[in-house]
Amino acid sequence: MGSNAETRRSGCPISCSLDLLGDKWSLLIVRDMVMLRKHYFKEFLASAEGIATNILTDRLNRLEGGGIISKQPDPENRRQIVYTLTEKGVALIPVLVELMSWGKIYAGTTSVDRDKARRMQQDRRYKQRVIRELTEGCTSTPGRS
Amino acid sequence: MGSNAETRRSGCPISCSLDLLGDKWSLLIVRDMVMLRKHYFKEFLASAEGIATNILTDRLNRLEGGGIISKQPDPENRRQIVYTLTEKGVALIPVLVELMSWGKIYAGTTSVDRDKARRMQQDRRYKQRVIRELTEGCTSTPGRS
DNA sequence: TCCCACCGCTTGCTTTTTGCAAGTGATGGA
DNA sequence: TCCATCACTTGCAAAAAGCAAGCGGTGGGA
Repeated sequence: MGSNAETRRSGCPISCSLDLLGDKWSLLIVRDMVMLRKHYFKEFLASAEGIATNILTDRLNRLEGGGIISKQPDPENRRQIVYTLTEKGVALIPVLVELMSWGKIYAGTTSVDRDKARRMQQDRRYKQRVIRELTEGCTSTPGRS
Repeated sequence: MGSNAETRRSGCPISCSLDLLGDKWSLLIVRDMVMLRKHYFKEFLASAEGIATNILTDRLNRLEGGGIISKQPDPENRRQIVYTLTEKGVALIPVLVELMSWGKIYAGTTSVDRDKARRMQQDRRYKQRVIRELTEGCTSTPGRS
């Protein structure tokens, strides 16, 4: 299950983005890091969607190869590895926010806060605040889980 | 290659969005409709990335099943089918714009307009204008190719 | 009317990826 | 030393992607 040479299908920026992120798992890992402040293999593994270990390993390597995350040995516990977002990864936050916003309105089962989501969809300031806060949270040093 | 029952992996809006759109082709089809004003099977087929006919059929059905596009027989030429975006599909434009913006800066080969893209990334008004114009272009009646 | 090009789509097949379960070597604490 | 836990591998079956060829229906031209 190699994380091999990423061949670009075209020069289109959207296509290039999807070459890196166009699957069901990569952006969920980024979501875990951004929204849930996860940094460890076992934490990603414990997410509700239930990723398999081999897929997780592959995606983490791919994301690292694509410069979106970086992996370092945990200074506090050398048994585990800390995964953190790079600048390139933090820059994905607006994509995540738009996907979340769209999903809340159009792809959700829980129609509870659909109206709230729709309002937020139109309220650019609110969305910008969300993006700013998340970004700040990701560029500062991470707290332990 | 059935476009069968879409099982949701979790209730997370991002996960729900990716259940529908998390692959290498779906969003490219939406891009073709939004950015390049494509409406026909053969037009999608002709895109630079080179999608196969069976995959295209599957994705079009899946997108229709997900309420993102609708297909009708072309009133002007009953041999072909017109694919158009629904409101739900048009609402994906901000996602596309963010993916494009990110891709231009971080995933591109052509570093030509990377600075311009980075400026645009910060300039929320410009991005909003792009989104507005694209959205208006998609909600009005489509011109012929 | 007959023929033919073109439309979206299907089929058959191989290759690649995913998903699942079990196992592995390294590490650190008791 | 023993043992739990860490990230990660491996083996195998199922699903999806990719490729090439073919198919039925339509409309236009002769």
